[in-house]
Amino acid sequence: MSAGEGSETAPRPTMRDVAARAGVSFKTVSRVVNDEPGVSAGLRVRVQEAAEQLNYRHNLHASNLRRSAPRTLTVGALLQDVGNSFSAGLLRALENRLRERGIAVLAASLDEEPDRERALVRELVARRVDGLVLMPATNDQSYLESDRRAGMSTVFVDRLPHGVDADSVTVDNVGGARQATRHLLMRGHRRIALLSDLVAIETGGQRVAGFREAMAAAGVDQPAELVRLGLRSSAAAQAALTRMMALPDPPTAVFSGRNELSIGAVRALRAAGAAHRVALVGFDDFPLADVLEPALTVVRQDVARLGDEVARLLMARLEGDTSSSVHVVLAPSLVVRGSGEIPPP
Amino acid sequence: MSAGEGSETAPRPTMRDVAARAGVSFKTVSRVVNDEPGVSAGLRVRVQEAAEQLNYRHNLHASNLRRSAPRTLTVGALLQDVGNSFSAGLLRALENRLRERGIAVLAASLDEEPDRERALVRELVARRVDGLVLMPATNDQSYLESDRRAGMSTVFVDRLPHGVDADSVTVDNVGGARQATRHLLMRGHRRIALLSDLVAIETGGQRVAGFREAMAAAGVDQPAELVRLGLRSSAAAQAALTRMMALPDPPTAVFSGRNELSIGAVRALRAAGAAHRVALVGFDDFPLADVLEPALTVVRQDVARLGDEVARLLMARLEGDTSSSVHVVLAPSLVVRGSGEIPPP
DNA sequence: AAGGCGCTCGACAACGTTGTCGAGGACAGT
DNA sequence: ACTGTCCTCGACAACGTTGTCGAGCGCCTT
Repeated sequence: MSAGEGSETAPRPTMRDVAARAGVSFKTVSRVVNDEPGVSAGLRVRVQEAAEQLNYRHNLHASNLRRSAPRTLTVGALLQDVGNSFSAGLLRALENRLRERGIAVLAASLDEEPDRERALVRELVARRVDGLVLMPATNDQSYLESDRRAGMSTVFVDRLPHGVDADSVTVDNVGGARQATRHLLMRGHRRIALLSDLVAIETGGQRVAGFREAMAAAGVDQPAELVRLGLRSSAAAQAALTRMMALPDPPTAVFSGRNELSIGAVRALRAAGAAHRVALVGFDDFPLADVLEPALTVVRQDVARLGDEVARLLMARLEGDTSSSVHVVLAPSLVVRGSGEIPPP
Repeated sequence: MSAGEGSETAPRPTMRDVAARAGVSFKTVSRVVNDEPGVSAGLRVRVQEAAEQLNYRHNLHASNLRRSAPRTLTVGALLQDVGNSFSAGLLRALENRLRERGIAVLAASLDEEPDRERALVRELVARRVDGLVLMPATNDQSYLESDRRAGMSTVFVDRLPHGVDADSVTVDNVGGARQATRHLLMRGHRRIALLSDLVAIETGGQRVAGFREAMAAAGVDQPAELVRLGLRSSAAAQAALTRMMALPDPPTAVFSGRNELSIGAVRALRAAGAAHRVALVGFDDFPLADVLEPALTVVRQDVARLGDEVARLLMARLEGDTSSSVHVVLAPSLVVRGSGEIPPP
């Protein structure tokens, strides 16, 4: 048996075919398929058997086209990178809740590219998704307004909506970064390196702001040589910190603003033989952070909780809740594991 | 402005509405939207403006219903757990390739549950996905036959198809496990612990087989006390290895069959203070395996490559390739990092 | 000037389904 | 026996789009 063997793609049977075989009208088949009342038990069985024999498969799209209240039972999830543990964990949490309602998820990655966000939203709208979960890459989502008015429920995650009024579930990034920084300051650190992604990315900017607030509140001013913003990858973070470690007066502690940057920082410290000498606190937890040596102290965002809240809000909207939009802010927590508690020399 | 504000969900404009505004027939709108020839430049612009003003959005489902060669431009990806780095990385690689063709991905997790596989396939078929990427949880996929005949392209990944003739991209698990085991044997280890998931899971069984082959070839026989199969989680692996470490004659090396089990093993060795004394080789790489202390030696499956191959095969089928099915087997590679090179005492 | 051709454009049916409505038969009440 | 009611079931239109076909018009050829 070969894969194509004559490309014998017989067209799929329709309700008409099932009806013909069962000797009824196709409307009766529709009733049976949708479990509607008004069909006698005998006919019902006959129709089910005919459907079974023909391998009939309901066509959700045709059904939707005709229905008075169309529901594609599909939502889109536009995250930053479904391969990254943060987005992946979030996607999984979303899936768990939505599947209970038979809702499928179209997942895609934006990679912080504004054009990609707009293009993917268009694709999702063309597929008439019932809802959209968006971790935005643009700084203005007013283009969503008309689609929202047309009935597409939208929930923002990790970042706030701009130019459009929609629900959101975010994390207190400023507070989390402040807490992490204070944690280092309290142990006596004054030369604290800051590794951040682009500050134009909302979460990145907020974390930098939290760091600076805490530093300012402690009356410590931050030399430019210990600040690197705009780091886009683990490798960039590693290189940046490696350079800082070669300074005449290297940092005694590091705060890194995103999980990949933390990994780069760990590698740099390891390479410099300073992993046990220089303190490190990262924003965002990741698998295995606890088995590193020393174990990594992090500000943890509860990804499962984030996904739960998003799913909860989205489902309420899908079910017709039209109350004012809600902005849930989750408090991250400092997970103390060792790397953040190394004292200054 | 509140989220619902009167639930003013005006129905979406259709081609008819656009046509009325542009003063043409709706068929002309269809031509413009689909970039078909036969419309004068002037009209084309007028129609585009009308569509713009009304926020017209093409309806892919209605389009598909009518088209002679329907293409939903959507494929399903049923993986084991989109939150796990293996599935997540694979999903991301798939997305990268498929997006170039404007194909969207419906992603879902099976968690090794056969019922879930069948239910999700039904949902995908109801949505008439063009293709299916399947990491199966059942041991018989003959139920797919009729849908494949009806035109749904299918590519299996990580595990072979059973009861159905379809393309697949897998990894040589037996060979990889054999190589890992030989690596430990060559360094003089004889008491090697084996941690495995359910052997009923194809990949799990193959890895156990590879391990046993290598042991048998070396003339070493494996005491039952050093074998634990059916481990479903990181915690289970940790507990199992912790118990082994308490044996009068504990293992001098460990082979773990899956990334989560390796993590459990690392924790157990760490807790027993044996991380630098007992060798460990894991099947499947994961982020940060290289910054563990000691860095983890693993059998790496190239996830990006796996995704590329799957996407390549799938796209060929989507484009009408009906040649015999193809079974690509990728060779995993041993990545030597330190943990696997610890000698026996 | 008549005929033919090519280019635009529109009328209409069809895709597979659901919503509406009415036809027909069984049965109860008078 | 007749009317009215309930229960099944089917005919038909409609959802938003694309495929087919033909009408209308301008322009070229003879």
